[in-house]
Amino acid sequence: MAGEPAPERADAARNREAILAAALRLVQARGVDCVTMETVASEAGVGKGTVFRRFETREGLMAALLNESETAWQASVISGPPPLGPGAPPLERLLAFGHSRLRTNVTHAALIKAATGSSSARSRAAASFAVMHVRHLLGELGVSGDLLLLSIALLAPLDVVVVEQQQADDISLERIEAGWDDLVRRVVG
Amino acid sequence: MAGEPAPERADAARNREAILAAALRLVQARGVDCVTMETVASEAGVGKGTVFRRFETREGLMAALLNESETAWQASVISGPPPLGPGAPPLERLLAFGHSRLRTNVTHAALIKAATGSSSARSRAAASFAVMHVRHLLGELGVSGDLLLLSIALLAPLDVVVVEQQQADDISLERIEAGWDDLVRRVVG
DNA sequence: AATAGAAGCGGACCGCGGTCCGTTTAGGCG
DNA sequence: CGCCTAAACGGACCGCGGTCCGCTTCTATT
Repeated sequence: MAGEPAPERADAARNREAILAAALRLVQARGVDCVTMETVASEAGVGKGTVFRRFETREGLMAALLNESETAWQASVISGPPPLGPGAPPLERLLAFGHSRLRTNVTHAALIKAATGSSSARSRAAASFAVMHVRHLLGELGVSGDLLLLSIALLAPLDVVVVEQQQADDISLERIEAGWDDLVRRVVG
Repeated sequence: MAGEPAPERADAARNREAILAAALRLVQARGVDCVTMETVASEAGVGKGTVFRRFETREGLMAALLNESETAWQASVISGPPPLGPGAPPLERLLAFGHSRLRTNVTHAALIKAATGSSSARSRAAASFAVMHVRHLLGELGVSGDLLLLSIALLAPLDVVVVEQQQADDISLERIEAGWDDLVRRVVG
């Protein structure tokens, strides 16, 4: 093992908090795509370069912002109460998972889109939790075949941009849920 | 009817051809993401503003470039020889369609990604042909339910960025095809 | 052929994401 | 307590996508 990857200095940590707090404030105030990196920097009282060193890219910063809510959600999936968390039968959990993910995507649509702009590595990491979980549940259900591919197919209709399109066509969330449940049952068989 | 939307002037048409030709040349020469709008403009012998007036955005220009091959492909789906074109039984057509789309996505990966960067309207228009066609075939197969949602789910595993991720994990196209065939059969039932 | 006015043109200009590098500072050590 | 080095800082700088507006060119009409 390589041990700790980086000890991180105290002022650096303080600055990271300041940046995150500033970014959160600005996003809530003006909406996510009226927030520039330079604004975040000056609001946080640091230089632009500092922001980029901590978070790599704009996407990275948004992803970090998103992480706080996303982590809580993941926790409730992994160890929360049924039917989302463990304890319920797998099919029930899977359906609950889809509904929950759908609602979450709608709620955080703007931030998710800002945090998921075509870059492969980061976006895959963010999305992979959902894929992994669905795959796991499919496994528990005894589904055979390419579970990864099946998981990707299952999650696609819940994708932020897809759902937004549906809503623009006056399709209700309930109808999406119903369609998704049907899809799940077909795939599970 | 509103009649002709815009008659288009002769020099404008000439310039559009010049821009398209220049863009094609540059993309082939340097690769799609080493081509800037300014370069295209100067190579075409026009001003930058002209390029943007014709094609709106960089994405728009790339989409126009892509259109030439994409249109040919669509034609072969609509009126080409079976099993891709009409004449074969619907399930066979659907499977052929998926395989063909997968190969096309791999072949034009770079250009497709450049032409599909998060903007809703344009990208949906481009993707909608595939969705519409799959939906149509599902209808012919007598599938019931939310065919739009099912179509989106079916197409997701063929998406450029998904396939690239799979290939990075050393998964062969044949395996993707096999997984997809399986998915189709589950959904069709 | 002359004219008028719409359509097109082009390049200066702007804002933002991202990089670079000379300067500052934290904090372990003698 | 002062030093020394690696880490962190910050803002000038760059390139590109996209806009704007005063000037040019086409073409319909008579």
